[in-house]
Amino acid sequence: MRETVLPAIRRLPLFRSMAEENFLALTRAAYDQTFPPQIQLIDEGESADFLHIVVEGSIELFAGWQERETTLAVVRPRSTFILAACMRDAPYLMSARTLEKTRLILVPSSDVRTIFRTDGEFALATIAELSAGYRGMVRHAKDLKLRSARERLAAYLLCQAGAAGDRASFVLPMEKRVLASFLGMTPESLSRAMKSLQADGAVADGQRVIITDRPALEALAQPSPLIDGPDEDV
Amino acid sequence: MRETVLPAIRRLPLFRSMAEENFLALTRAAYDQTFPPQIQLIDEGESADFLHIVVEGSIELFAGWQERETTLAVVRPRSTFILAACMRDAPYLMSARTLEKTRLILVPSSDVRTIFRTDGEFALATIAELSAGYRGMVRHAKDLKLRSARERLAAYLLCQAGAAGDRASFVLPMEKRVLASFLGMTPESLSRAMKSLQADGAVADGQRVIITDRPALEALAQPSPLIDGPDEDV
DNA sequence: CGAACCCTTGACAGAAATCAACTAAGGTGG
DNA sequence: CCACCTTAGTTGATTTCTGTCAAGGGTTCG
Repeated sequence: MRETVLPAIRRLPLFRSMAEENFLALTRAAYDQTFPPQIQLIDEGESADFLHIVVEGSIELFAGWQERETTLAVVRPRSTFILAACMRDAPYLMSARTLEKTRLILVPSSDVRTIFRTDGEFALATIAELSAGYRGMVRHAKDLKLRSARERLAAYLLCQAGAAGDRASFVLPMEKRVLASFLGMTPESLSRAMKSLQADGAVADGQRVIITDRPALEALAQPSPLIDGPDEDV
Repeated sequence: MRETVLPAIRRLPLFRSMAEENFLALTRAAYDQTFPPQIQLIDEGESADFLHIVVEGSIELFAGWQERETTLAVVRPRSTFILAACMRDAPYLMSARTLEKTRLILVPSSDVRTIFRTDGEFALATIAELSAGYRGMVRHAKDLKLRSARERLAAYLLCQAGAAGDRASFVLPMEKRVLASFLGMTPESLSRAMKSLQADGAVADGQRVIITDRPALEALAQPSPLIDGPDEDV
């Protein structure tokens, strides 16, 4: 595995406080791989063999049932995914595929479980990471159950504007069909919702979004820290 | 705090492996309180002062936005809730109220955080509990996004039948309006969905549900371990 | 006995999905 | 370099699902 990313990994909340020797043991056994776009890395239901760390690119976590499919999350550098399945040694509840060319570090689950038994700091960091993940999923469920499709989109746009440094203009970080699935609607509905938001202070031109009337958009989305974050990844 | 429940608490997955002295320290500082029905114990947004353990009764975890409200979970003995907020020392994302007369053990969050730093076994148990909670919420989101209201109800009924020892007849463990909210629909929609399931192998008479045609109900619900459990609380 | 409250039912409205067609952009291969 | 093909996105027409509003029946509890 290429050494150059190790310091960056080391700085992640999950690994930053663990003992050096344990970190080395973990990464020694790890794989560093780069995948092309649209590669399915994980099938839901399989057993969790590796903890995944996204170094470059982006990963879609999704799930299927019958003929339907939905996106549960999009993971970007540098963070981990499927930590919970890894810790429980349980089947994945979500599938994963690359959205673009993506570089991953794969740490064998058994090593992770071994080390978190001996390294208290790592265990604490794991608790923090899992808590954040849990709370993120609670937020997602609240968003879905409390807001309409338009309201979810409006809130999402405000979130993204915030993440882009509160600029009025930004570029959507994923394809619209993926965003639609994440927001719990069809691509057609997203398209129409986006258009209808012109009356509420947001316009889209391709991937670029411009917030033309923030107060109006906020009036619709009613953003709340208890639904929309801030993402509190330590 | 009454001593009689201590052994039962001690046997919970979260506390079962920790050192005796730490368990005693935790419970020494804890409160044992019984609340009447329909008491709001927690307001979302408040800071997490206590880890809650349900000893008797049941607790509804819910969240509001604008004028709307939704139930995220119902907690029954003997398990804990709001562990994630407690661990992160972050604001609750959900409110909590008693559904019936309910007895709780309240452990000060600061004590929990102190002890999980010194007791590795407790930290491991916390990881297991948080992972289970995270996975439960992923399941809830999948249920909401992949299934229609009727399908969710059908799957829920099969789940409950399973929990009741795969008997064809069982009693709903909560009021229908709470169930409706948990399943992400209005009471009216639940009422209609329940009625319509007569054609798919389930009838309700008050709180009692009878599964008259399990294969038909399964054909509709398509139960999957990746959405419907089993609950894997260690 | 009356007053809430839960649940149900009916009529209706609104939201979102579906089906289908069409445009535009990007990539491929001749 | 251009024709072609694939795919993302949009738009329109329509259906389906679910929520809303309103009213009534049945219980429970004071």
